Amino acid sequence: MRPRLDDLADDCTVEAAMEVIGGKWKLVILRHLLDGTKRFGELDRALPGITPRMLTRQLRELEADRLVLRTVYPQVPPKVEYSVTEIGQSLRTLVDQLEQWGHFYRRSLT
Amino acid sequence: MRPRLDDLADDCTVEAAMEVIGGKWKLVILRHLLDGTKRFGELDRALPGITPRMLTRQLRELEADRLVLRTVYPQVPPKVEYSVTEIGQSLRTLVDQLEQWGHFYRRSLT
DNA sequence: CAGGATCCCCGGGGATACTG
DNA sequence: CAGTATCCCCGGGGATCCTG
Repeated sequence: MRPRLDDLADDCTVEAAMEVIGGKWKLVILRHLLDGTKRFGELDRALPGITPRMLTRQLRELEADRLVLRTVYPQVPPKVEYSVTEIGQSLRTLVDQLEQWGHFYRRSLT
Repeated sequence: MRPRLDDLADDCTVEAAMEVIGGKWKLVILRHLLDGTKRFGELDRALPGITPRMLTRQLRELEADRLVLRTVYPQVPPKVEYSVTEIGQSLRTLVDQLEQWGHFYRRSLT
């Protein structure tokens, strides 16, 4: 039985989605932003272990993928806020479900 | 407002889940196995672009993480079947939802 | 048929120091 | 405060060839 042509497209869809949310800190950042708009420093402090460099990179990628909105307030000292876009919002149930599954998975291990 | 301690645990849960399903071919393989038990060669043919080496590696990791069951039939020529475990089954809705979101995401781009 | 062995490359990710 | 600039490392992933 040959695979249907649709499988190829669906596989690509799943792979594409993984590329967008597959970064090491992407979903963790998203989880925090889904609780509300946050500043760079807040995220930095909320994510123990992340470096400013990585935080910047992941945020920029999330922004490029239109999941996160970056708002710069032209003032001194600088103030930058990050929030989730509508597309980012659409990931809420997925993130929640991934977390649920994570718990289930941990409980399932012997 | 300090982050709640729970956030740390939940972040870890999400990250742990991503480690299990984050391999490049993991979910794609899972998608095919969720349609039914398949042999090595079937998967190899069903996944254009994958090499035998990568297929083996990802399958072994899925097996180690208890998402996939590997059944060897001691005969010549060799026959090996792969199927999803109960834990693997528990990912079905997640994979489906990821695919749904992938479609939504593509439609959302401009 | 179902892999194993080898070799290789790129880039995601990290550590540290510096700046408008 | 919110990042840049460098440097570096590891390993995920790929290509190719071989085998019980």
